[in-house]
Amino acid sequence: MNIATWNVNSLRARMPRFLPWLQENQPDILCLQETKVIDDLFPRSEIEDAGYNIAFFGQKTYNGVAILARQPIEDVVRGFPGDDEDAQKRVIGGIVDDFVVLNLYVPNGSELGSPKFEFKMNWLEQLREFVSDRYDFAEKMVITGDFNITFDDRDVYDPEGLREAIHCSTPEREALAKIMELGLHDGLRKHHEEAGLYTWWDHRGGAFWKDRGLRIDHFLLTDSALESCASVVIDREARKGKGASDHVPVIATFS
DNA sequence: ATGGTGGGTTCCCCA
Repeated sequence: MNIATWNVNSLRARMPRFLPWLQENQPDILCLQETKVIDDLFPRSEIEDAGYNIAFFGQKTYNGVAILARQPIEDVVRGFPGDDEDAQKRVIGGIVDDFVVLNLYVPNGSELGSPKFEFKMNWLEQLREFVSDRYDFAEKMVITGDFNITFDDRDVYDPEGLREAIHCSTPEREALAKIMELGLHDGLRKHHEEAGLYTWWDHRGGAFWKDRGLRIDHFLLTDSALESCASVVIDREARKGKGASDHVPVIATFS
């Protein structure tokens, strides 16, 4: 049983690389972010033909999340309770087999002190309340996606240069830590302690080839999910060559 | 080296 997460930065633009990746890796569950497609235009037939059920929650131009699974996706939730229809589409959850899955695209936040940063911090507090109210941490649960936050300086290519910068700041890390305190663990750190394990490299400035990256795509696991987690692997190959997303897939395997 | 690239029913905004 494995679960993957991938910010594809437009699913339709990514299809020439996405479909071969899906065929080759065949994850049991795949959480996508930044699909950037309304539900009516979601490329469902190609994905269904590959053997997947789909739950999607998209909007025009920005954001958009989806869950793909080989087994049925039950009890699908979309957005936060109380969201109006204009709310940004950044949250989708469901139950697949005996796994509770929550797939997130956390706001980027732009820069500290900006209105977008304020939005990010408010969104993270909304997330904490939603997760705390709705979910049972005794369950086998995975909260995954693009968090747009590094846990610590090991996740940052230039910790001094990016001190208190967006994705690395103390308020962001504290907001994430507050969510972790509900009873979650950083899946990758069960298996790997080293620095320099990145999941995102800017498209600009040849960042990938300079390995100027960040680890911002995560698997947050409850105790029982952590216990059965056998590996967490970052697929760096997916960042190489033409037509890559700026994020790579991360794949967690469970016994 | 404060630049640059990539995506979107695009002519600016977002990352």
